[in-house]
Amino acid sequence: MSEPGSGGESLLFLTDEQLRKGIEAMFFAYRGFTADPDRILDGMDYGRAHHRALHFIHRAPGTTVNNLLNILGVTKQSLNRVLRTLLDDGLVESRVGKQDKRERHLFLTAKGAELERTLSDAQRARMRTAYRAAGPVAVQGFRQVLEAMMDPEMKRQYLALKEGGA
Amino acid sequence: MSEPGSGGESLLFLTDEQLRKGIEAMFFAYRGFTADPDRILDGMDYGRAHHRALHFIHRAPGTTVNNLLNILGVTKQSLNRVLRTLLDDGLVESRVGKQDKRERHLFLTAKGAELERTLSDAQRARMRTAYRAAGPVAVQGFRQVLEAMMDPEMKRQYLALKEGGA
DNA sequence: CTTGGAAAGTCAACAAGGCTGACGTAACTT
DNA sequence: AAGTTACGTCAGCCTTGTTGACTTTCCAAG
Repeated sequence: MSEPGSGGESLLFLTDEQLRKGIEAMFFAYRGFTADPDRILDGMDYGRAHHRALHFIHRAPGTTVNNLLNILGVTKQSLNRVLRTLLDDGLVESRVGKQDKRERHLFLTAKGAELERTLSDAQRARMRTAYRAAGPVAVQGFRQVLEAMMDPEMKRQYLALKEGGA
Repeated sequence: MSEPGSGGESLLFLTDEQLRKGIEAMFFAYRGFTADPDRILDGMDYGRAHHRALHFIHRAPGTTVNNLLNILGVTKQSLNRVLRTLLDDGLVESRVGKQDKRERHLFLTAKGAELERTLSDAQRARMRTAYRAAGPVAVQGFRQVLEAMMDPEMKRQYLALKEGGA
């Protein structure tokens, strides 16, 4: 039985108790993760769904509606409701595709980019504080565990975004 | 300007780009985190809110409604709707407090404990796979960053639970 | 012992953001 | 010419969150 400190790998970090703590940490941390943007959006006519759309359009300018649908993991009807308001309010611009005229390519307007920046600044500020407090080694572990937690398809999406932005 | 590899602490892990990757990792990982219980609950008459209630009642048997309210961070009306169905369906039992008879202490019934176990088994299985893949050092970092990401009040709740269960 | 306030429960109404199903149009593909 | 894909939209539904108002019960302080 692998004894802790005996030189072999201790498996004590895989006990149900440790796993439960990890689960609860995810629950409480995710609340903090979304708290700042939520606070900013509260009072505007937008919500978390608008934030997500803005984020990924910012990340992948010119993305198609279908692509965004896959990334966000919602139905087109659900996305459409959100996208509709962003388009009407002039935060997002939709351009007909040049190769394929069925596709719509999405871009942030100056106004949209401004709101995106406000939201992501707030979210990054918390992230930065947490990163700084935990240190670079912890951050690497953080990312490793999160990646291992994703569904394969989600991980594919995540890595595709990472490459594009690197 | 702190040069990477110059012996001092590199701060490259605090760049906006690194922070953005962390943000996206949280987004995609949380989807994976909730996917398995959601799948199980889909088709039953319960949802994620029921899962959360079951989890924390299991964790802290005899907890009061008010306490649960604080942990979950929702209004009593919202919790009541969920709790109502769990009580009616005999998954949760509510006992009048002995000291303070205004309080209701919540417990899982055998049936409730069974569903809770089914759900948490699924969630732990994914967690265990992720932990094993990333290794103990990564897991420690994972937990450190998550704790640093919580609001102070949430962190208090989280730590209180941890102590109780340790 | 009365009174103030806390804990709990409930009713009603509403909003955000998911979902399904159905349908229409334009444009690409075979 | 027919089939498929991308997008938009109408209609309706569900879950889970919110506020506000009101009641009952009961503890604790005056």
